[in-house]
Amino acid sequence: MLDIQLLRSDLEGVAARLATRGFVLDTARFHELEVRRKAIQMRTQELQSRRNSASKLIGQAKAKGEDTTAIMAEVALVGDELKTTEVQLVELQAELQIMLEGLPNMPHESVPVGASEADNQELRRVGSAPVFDFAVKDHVELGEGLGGLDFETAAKISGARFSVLKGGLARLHRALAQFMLDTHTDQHGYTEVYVPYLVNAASMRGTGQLPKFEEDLFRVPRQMGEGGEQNFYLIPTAEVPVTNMVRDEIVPLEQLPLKFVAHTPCFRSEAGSAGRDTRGMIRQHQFEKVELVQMVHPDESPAALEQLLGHAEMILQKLGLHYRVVRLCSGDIGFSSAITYDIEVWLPAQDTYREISSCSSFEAFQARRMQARFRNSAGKPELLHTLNGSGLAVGRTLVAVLENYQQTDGSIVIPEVLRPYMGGLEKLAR
RNA sequence: GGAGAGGUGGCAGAGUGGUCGAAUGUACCUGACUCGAAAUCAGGCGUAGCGUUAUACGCUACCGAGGGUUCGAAUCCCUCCCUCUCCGCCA
Repeated sequence: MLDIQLLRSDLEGVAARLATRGFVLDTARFHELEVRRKAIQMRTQELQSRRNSASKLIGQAKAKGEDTTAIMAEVALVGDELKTTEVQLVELQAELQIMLEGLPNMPHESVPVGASEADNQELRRVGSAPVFDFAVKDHVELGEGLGGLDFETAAKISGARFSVLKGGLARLHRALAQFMLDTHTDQHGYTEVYVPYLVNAASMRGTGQLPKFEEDLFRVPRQMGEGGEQNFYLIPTAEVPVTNMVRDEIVPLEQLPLKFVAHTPCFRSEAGSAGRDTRGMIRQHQFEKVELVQMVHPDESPAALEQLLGHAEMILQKLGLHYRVVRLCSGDIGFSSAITYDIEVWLPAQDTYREISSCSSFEAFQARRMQARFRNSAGKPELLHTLNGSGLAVGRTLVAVLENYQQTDGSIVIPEVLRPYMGGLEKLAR
């Protein structure tokens, strides 16, 4: 959520910056709502003030046993008008809130202006693509050849966009997640957390999935007591439960930065992706991810983003996978993000780079929605900055390992760093 | 699932329908004392919104959430959520 003060003081400036990401801010409507809000709020507060002082007088008069009928008649009139203005004020503020919650974050100054993916900037390539002297297979062919990847059974159990892993492949998948967690906790200073996979609407609102992107989520309805209805949502990323740990909290300054890592399943409806990436494990309704989350002092967030990106890259380096880092342009960054770097891993069978991690700084955008604060050196509560990034998407990393470490006979050499997690096994073969 | 007890400032914890944004303690800040500190004493110290650009002033709202009664609600009524204790069931 953007700071409403900023919209009031520099509406055109905000509109211009949002325009770089292709968002049209209805400045006329905002202005009109604000004018009405201001008038009605002032009137309401004036009436409340009169009612309060009158009520106080009534109390004093009654204590002395005096007659109060005159003053009570007067305050009744105030009450009548108050009833209408209070309702109007609540409605106006709700309208403003809805509008405000629908506004995306402003891209950071460093973000290149662009319309789409095509305008993203490649920052660097790290490592080199493996060279094969035979026709490469994709991960589906490799996985099925090993008898460890089964989409038909997954389709029977659930439907499209699910997978079943078996045997060595299932273990390799687990090994990847363990390796990532251990690296981030032992070497990068993150605290591992285990969190709920079902969250409430307030949490989804806090990180920005709601109210705008409900169609991307799996909703789990539940009936509470009489008439009380509260949905759960399956998390689309660990970012949601982990970041919301600090919702409505005031973190002591000396505890910053907070650095958490969580390994969770992620659930996405992929409502807008019909027909995209239908083959293989690239785009699933359910996948595993190791997620890095940081809550930091505002002054520290640019440096923290660079570090977090480095932590994610380290996993690929240790696995010996070739990748590139891309700086997303203003037209391609996510709704809540101020800056985003994508890490794209080399997939030889597709002869291209595919996103395997997305590292973002949200600045105070999520913190403002969540009222996630810290106590600054002056002792006053101030909004935190939040960041997160995949470190990494486990399913896609499995795909990358299969395709990059494949041998002529369809077997897979296991990267050295994973072997301790595989009981010392060096190769996956049928 | 059954029975009971609770939810109030950073934390702990009082609170009679009116003078309660809320006692008290603690934490924190300032000052006095001290070479300095501790202890002690005095004062200050919630969040948000509006007027208003403002660490100053005024007003408003906020005592789990929402609704109701009332001139007036932390306090009374209703609904919901959450926490704790005991019993039952369960991994």
